[in-house]
Amino acid sequence: MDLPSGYTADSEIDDEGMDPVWLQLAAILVARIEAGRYPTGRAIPSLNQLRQEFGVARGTIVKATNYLAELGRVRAVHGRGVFVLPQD
Amino acid sequence: MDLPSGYTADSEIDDEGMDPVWLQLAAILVARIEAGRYPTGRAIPSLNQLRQEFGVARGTIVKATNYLAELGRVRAVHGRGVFVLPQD
DNA sequence: ATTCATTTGTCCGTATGTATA
DNA sequence: CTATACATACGGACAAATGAA
Repeated sequence: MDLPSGYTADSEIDDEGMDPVWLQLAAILVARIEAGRYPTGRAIPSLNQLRQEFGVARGTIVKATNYLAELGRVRAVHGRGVFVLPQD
Repeated sequence: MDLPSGYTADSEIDDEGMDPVWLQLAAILVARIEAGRYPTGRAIPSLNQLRQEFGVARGTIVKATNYLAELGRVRAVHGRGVFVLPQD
């Protein structure tokens, strides 16, 4: 599973598009990380905040952040948040 | 989202029913408030006590009390409790 | 001033049921 | 039949406010 290209920090979720919502969300979050909008070492917005902003379900956001964790871009800490990791 | 009717102060949570658990709980709590079992100005039982009595998860109770707060029936005070408000 | 228990608030992880494509 | 997505629910962990010792 590869991160789709063509998504920016300000992209909106396209429910009709080819890419699954969770993968679009992952791509947008990476764009925001690389734009410095979510700085290294800091937490990205919480599940509830992302849920409000993008209007998607909890599970969908978890799926996106789990994927980013697999890619080594973030690390989720139970009870604290999802933190942006420095790149190798 | 409307409060479902048909729940009394002594109703039990029905996991198989039509209504979500958090909404059933909200309806039961309102019934207890209106029955005077939880008097105005006093705190309802704590999250842990409600958790024990009803056997539901923390988040479910918070969801119910948040809803009652939206309805103006209670006001939660951090570190103190959830207090029954006088009705307009 | 510190410690401790209690309580609410807020996180993420996971699982289940339902609906849809 | 599988993948996606949503709502619900449980669990565990961390944080902050309060009040009492």
